Amino acid sequence: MAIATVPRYQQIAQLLRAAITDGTYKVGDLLPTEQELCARHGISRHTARDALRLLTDAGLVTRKRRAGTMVAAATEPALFVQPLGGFQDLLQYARSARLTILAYGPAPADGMARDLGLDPGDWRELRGLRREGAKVVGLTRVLIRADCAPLQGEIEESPTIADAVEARFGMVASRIDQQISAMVLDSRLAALLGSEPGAAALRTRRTYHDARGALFLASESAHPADRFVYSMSFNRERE
Amino acid sequence: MAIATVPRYQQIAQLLRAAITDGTYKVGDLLPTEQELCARHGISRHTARDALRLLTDAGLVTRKRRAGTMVAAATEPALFVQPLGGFQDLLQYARSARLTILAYGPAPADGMARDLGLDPGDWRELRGLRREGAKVVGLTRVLIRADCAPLQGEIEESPTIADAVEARFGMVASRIDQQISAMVLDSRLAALLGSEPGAAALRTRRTYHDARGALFLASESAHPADRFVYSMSFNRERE
DNA sequence: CGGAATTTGTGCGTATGTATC
DNA sequence: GGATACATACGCACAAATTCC
Repeated sequence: MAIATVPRYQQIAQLLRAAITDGTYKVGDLLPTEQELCARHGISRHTARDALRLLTDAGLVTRKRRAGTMVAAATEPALFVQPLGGFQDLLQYARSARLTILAYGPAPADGMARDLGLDPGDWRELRGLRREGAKVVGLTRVLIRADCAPLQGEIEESPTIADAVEARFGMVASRIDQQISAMVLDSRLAALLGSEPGAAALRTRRTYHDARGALFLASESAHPADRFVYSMSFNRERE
Repeated sequence: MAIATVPRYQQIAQLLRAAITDGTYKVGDLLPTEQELCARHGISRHTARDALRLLTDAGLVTRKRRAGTMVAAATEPALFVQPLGGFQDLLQYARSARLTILAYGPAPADGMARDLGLDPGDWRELRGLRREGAKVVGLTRVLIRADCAPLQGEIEESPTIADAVEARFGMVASRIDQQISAMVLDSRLAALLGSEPGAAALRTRRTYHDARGALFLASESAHPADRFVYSMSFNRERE
């Protein structure tokens, strides 16, 4: 084989993707069966399946036994622009909302480390307030791996904690997972936030992973519902 | 012969999932290699890979050549996790979570239309439940512009309401705006959802705009916090 | 620094089960 | 019931990346 850097199954997937977006296969049409793909491209059934799996995962097609592989959407997800989708946009909030550190030290045994299944001895925990101007908009806990924990002063002077870690250790996040859920504020949290107990809040959890996939930073924030809303716009701007 | 047998690779995935959540494998630990899994469970490498692929897709582990399979997160939190990576994911939820229509008719004067500053005469309003299997995961109100309102049967048979509109009128959303906030369930909503009054829920509001930017669909949903989580993953490289 | 060993990634061949037409 | 097409599962081989010596 030549310098085929792109795996075969990805090439096949790309062919099918193109055929779907250019209208060769319309929504509701059936794609070639696995066997046809094998014969047509001279590939094994495994390779054909791997290609179709990519399309399935992307939501472009749905598959049913006997029925075949049907086109579910003609639109290529990658073409959609999500302004909130990039790294920079994700960190934008953290840059604009200033962090006030309430506490920073060894991770307590009953804190975030336990919730995440980590050994507290390897981590530092930070608690702080997020302010937008003079207004408190959120409460944050951050877990930082001890071997890449900046000094408190460095954190206070950096736009984000991730920036502080990068500045000191050259460690950059290559993947960030984020989960958004809802919670009710208990009296302790409500007092810190100047809110009413029983009020609703958004809870945002993030985990930051390095190039190896290893976790080095985790954060958990509570934002009272009356002060914080996630807003995003999804555009279909083709190219 | 046993009926309803769970596929082997899913069983293996479940074993590993359990071992991760119960702390047998902590974040940062390495899972057994594919070969070890093969030997330990008497399965082929293909089956082991399919199991690990489930965990990878769920974001629980990351894999690297030679380095192995590392636990990236211990959190197996929600019953329903909604990926929020882009335009496509918005519609993916609607496809997997079935809609049960409770009511569908002219928009009442005191409903969503008023909240959005619209003339109720031009709109239809729908109320329904979102189910995942037998479980109710959310409550939804949808406002549909009268000139592109499908029949109830068409909505019930379509994967999403937006699909029904597209199928009947050829109208596609070119922009979707979304706001996510938190709310507390009052007694009426809690009763419909089978939840406790005072519990937290995610509120999602969306507006769908056509190519001209005109609003033609709006939705508002409440998802109890213990059944619904938004999740997204940002990668620095690789797409 | 270079090469060997290890582990996942890709690809092929084959067989059987199972849902659906 | 039969035929079809996807789902699951066994096997093998080599490539590529990373670690280890």
